Amino acid sequence: MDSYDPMSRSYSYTSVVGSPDIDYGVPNQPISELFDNFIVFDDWMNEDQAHKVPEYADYTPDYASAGIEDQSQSSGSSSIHLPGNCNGAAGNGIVHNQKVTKKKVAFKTKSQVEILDDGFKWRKYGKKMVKNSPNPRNYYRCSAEGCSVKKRVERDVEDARYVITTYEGVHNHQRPSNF
DNA sequence: CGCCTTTGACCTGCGC
DNA sequence: GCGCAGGTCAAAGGCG
Repeated sequence: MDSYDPMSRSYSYTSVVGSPDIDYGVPNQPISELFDNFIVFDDWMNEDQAHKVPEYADYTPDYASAGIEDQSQSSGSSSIHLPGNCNGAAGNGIVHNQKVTKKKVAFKTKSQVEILDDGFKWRKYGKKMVKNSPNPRNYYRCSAEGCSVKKRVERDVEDARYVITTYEGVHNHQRPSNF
């Protein structure tokens, strides 16, 4: 992690792009050609948790074991996980210490396009203007039958060059075979 | 024809 | 209880 910004309640770290160990599922184009920068943050973590994230992050080519466990905060479940877990686990969450948690993770991506192809098929189901932002927020659901993973996509209020993609849930299926 | 996006309406949670 | 904001639904239309 490079930084933590308490004002925006998010931490961020860079240098994800370019790692040979990372495959974010961009099928036709190396991710490094799409994005100049790539930041992962999680608004659902407090500062104490956030600084630990780089240790937890276990990036693998298909995110299969990238789970980061819930820290059992009294205010509710909070955990982070890379999108697209393909380990076939049932349910919409990871099990840790006999506890199922709903996973959310937000990617702040420097990109000119808002639709970031992560290898899964998404269906748009809503669009909403949000307060304090000139940019609409778009809502997507995974098109796969029985998969309830959702994602929100919006432009960064402070820097429209960035796209904030928020994933919620875990895919209970493999990525489409053509990826 | 099937799947998608669009978009206004509706639902829900939360603060006052 | 009311109003606001975020999230979701579903009808309509477009596209391959």
